[in-house]
Amino acid sequence: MGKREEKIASIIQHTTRLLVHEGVGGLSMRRVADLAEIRLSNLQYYFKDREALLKATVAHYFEQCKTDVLQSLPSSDTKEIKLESLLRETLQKGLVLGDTNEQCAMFREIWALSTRNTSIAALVKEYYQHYCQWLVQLMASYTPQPQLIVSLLMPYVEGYSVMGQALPLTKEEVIDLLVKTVLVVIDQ
Amino acid sequence: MGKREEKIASIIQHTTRLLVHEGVGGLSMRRVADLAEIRLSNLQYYFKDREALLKATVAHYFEQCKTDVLQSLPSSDTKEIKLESLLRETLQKGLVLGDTNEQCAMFREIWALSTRNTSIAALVKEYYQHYCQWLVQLMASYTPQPQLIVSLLMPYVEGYSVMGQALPLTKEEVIDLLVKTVLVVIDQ
DNA sequence: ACCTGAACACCGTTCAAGT
DNA sequence: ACCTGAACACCGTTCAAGT
Repeated sequence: MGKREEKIASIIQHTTRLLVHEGVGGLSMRRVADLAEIRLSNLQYYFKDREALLKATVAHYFEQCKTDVLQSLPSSDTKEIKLESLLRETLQKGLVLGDTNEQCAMFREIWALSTRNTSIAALVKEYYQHYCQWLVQLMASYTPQPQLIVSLLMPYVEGYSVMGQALPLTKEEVIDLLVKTVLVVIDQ
Repeated sequence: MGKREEKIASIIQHTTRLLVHEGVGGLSMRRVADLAEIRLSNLQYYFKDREALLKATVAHYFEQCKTDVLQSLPSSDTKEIKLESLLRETLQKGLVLGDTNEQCAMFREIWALSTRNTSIAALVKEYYQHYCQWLVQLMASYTPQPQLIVSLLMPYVEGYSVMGQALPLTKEEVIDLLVKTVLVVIDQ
């Protein structure tokens, strides 16, 4: 990694940290510059304005998520696992409440940013489309219409991160309900 | 409404407008003061800081949502409607993509704020809990376990607002899937 | 109780000037 | 190509001073 790449990596790393721990409101060009130990005007040489810095940071964050997800997905010898176990494990990992989770905090910031920034909105859409494709592949050996299962579970998991704490069911009850639901829908 | 109440209403109204149309980043005490045609220091007399203004605005927004929802919910002579029609209508209204919808824009801002503000997080949780209760009541005449249906649909609708545009199904296909799923789960 | 302006440290952006 | 500091308009908060 050359000097230039190292510097950019450091900038984006500190921007991500600020976004996660302080939110968009706590992110300023000057704080990033201080953390990265460069001058404000030098930071602006690499990212011409706040928007450019945010866009690059979000893009990099989704890249990270992508490698994380692809690593954590069960490997291709999955067919030996029962569908029910696969669903249970995936939901156990995926159903997370946003109050305690750093990734949820980042996603909430990104969702808010995407409302007013078409570049970031495009990154969000692209990421979710890829995510759907990976899950469709994963489910393909269990049902002729894996898109149905994915279309059922993906929005649910995202919505759960935002309001799951207000549901009348515990997480375990939710998982039971979802697993049962998916199995029943597949059998139809 | 007395002078004081009118002033506060005007302040909160302009704050809400700024939040929806410009996001948290576009909201400043000075802009609100200008829009409400008062001095910055006068605004600070009514809301001691930005956080207090945000909290009051979010509380007021949820109150609005509450009355909107309670009005739009089918009235108590609902039992004459078929469950399938009720689900279809509710989902047709509820499944909205965040890119085009002002309410979704506001909720995204609120979700992000709630990560770092426990008062706002409490308002969010309280609102969703009420929402769940209204829906449970609505579903109670169709199934002995209305919480299951609500726990299935509520997170889904919220998640759909955030990533529905990346799903491999159209909105109509999603509604068909959900309606079918709910009916099947009820029959179990 | 209600309203004001000045002062402070902080912010993003622009720009002319350096190496 | 890379880096700098100064200047600008804007920001939230504090506070002493008014009615």
